[in-house]
Amino acid sequence: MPRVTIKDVARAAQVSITTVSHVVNNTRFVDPATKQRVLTALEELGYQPNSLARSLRSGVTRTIGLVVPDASNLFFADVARKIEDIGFQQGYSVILCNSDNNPGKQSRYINTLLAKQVDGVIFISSGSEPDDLMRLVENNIPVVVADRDVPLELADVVLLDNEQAGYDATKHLINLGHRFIACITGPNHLAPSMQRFEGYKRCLKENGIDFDPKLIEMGDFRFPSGEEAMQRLLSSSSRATAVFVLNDMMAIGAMSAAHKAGLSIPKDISIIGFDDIEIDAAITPALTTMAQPIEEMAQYAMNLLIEHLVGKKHELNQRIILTSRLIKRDSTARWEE
Amino acid sequence: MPRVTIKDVARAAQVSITTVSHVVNNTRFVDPATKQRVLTALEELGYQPNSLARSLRSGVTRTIGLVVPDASNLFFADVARKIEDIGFQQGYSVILCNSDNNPGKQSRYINTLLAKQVDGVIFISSGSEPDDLMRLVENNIPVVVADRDVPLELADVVLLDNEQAGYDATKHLINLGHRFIACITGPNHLAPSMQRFEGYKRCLKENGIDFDPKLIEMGDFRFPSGEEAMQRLLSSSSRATAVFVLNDMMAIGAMSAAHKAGLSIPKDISIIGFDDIEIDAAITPALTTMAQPIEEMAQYAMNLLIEHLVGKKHELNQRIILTSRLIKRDSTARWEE
DNA sequence: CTGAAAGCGCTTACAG
DNA sequence: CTGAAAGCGCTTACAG
Repeated sequence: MPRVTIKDVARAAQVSITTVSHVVNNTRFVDPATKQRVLTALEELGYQPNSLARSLRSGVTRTIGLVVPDASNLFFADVARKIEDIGFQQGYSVILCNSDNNPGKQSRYINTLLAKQVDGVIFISSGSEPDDLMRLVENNIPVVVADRDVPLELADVVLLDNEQAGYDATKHLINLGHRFIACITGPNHLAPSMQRFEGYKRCLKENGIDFDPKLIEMGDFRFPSGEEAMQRLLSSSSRATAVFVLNDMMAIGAMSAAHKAGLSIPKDISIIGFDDIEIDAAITPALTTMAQPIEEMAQYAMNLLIEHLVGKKHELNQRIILTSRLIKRDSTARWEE
Repeated sequence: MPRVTIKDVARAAQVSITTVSHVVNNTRFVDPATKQRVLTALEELGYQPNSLARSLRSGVTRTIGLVVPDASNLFFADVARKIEDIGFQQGYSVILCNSDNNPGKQSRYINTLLAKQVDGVIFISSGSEPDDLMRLVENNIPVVVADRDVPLELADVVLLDNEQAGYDATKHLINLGHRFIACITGPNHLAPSMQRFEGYKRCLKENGIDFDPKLIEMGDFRFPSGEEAMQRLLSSSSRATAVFVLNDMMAIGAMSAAHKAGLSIPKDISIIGFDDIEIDAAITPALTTMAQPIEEMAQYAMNLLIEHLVGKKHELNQRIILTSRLIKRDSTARWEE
């Protein structure tokens, strides 16, 4: 059975398609009796407007693209979840674009979003390709960059103050009496990793602790890399009593490595993570971490985007900087020499 | 700057829009010289076809809808991830529809998918509303039901043999010497929970162990409910030595409750979960679980759907039943009285 | 080898 | 109070 169109409804209700359109959209007065006939026909035929036609005509799709680097990272999964939720409330669908940290895939997805005429996009960069963003901007598609800063003037941006958060995490460890504080970083081309790491170094310096490169290991923000980085740390000659892991997924991996090495957390070694994903509170010991305000971030990103979409004026290059906060749980403890 | 259309390209290349369309789609022979002119114009203007117009005309959107009950459940996040991945490879975009286990939201999302003329949908039910599916089927939209069975004749279905998996999990515990085996279930209106529970009961029976209702607690498949269920279990007069938790998220919550109660896993109590989400191997102790073949499930679902989309014939009501397998890790151990 | 034209299903000035 | 018609940007018979 072919789809029912506005024409079918018009025929059934004995009116023009103009009138059907107006009652469907409630966009001009229609005589109550006529309106009722149309409503009945609509109901009986089970009419469902064709968004493609509507969008083609009106230029509005009520669809936004969400580009994330890695949907298996729980942090991004949470963000995606929130964006979807807020979008739904506002009547927007979201096309999920997982770039897999792959510039080629990201680029192809941007083409798709362009072709599908999305009204806007929320963009979490997979790295260093501002070209993709430029293509969006050139096509007048508003984009809000979230989480990972990008060298582009023409987008709004909502970020965390990662440097300060890195500082605060380190400070927590220092306050607890730690002096040998290791750090497991993410890929160093990613701004969040870099900045957290900068905060770590600044904090050491301000507290008169020498920076020791032997205490630094790099991971890729995923579980296994955290485990491996921790193993390297434990088998080296360094004697860390605490480690600041730059995201929670790696922190959980690191905890696992510590356990396997027979260490007790936090008695033998303290671990602090970053993100505050839901599972942190459920594992043992519960993970101390720097919380990212995911909901707030998603909310700001969507609000900024929607302001553009409904044409409300605001500065083109608005920057919103959110702050992280320390969530003390059970994986960090006082260190007595 | 307004979007560039096929008309702009035609004008620039001095040909008809017909010809431009044909070179864009490579759909009929075009004189090499002419073709080159078009290609150049395409490039210079940065032409990007408008999918809306194309889809409206051709009736094909190369977009599928993915309806999941709860995107914050890691299992569904993984499934979504895989579907997106396979879809991308085949040239399909996916619209993420998180029903939040809310029938109203699910229903509104189905409307959206209908309006957006998706080519097909992969559907993981939030419960018991076959009406939504009927609307899809009535509009000739192929749907593949995954994970949670649904009383509908007109869809393909890819499921896990949950009953057998429940049996196998329980058998593992019995083989280890356990006789007092508790079970933390999911909502009992969900087929997977029900069926796993049936398998549990069958296994007890076949092994001459009396079913004890005091050993059963219900959760909602999320972390906190697993923790709470475990607390109830521990504070009751029952004396479980092992617990079969019907998904991993709850199992992790249950482990946390056991730890907080001062129990050591698996020495004092064994725990087996269900799903095999990525984090299972990273926590301590690593969680023994029944693995769901997520990749296989996503692959079958997409293949079935795509077969429909490209018009390949196959039975309308095809049922694919996958089997789970036991992943022994460190949260279960032999019980000596 | 190429183009003029119909038509996909809508919205929306314009007219009465 | 309502309708005829143009047009959104494409694809695709049809014709030459």
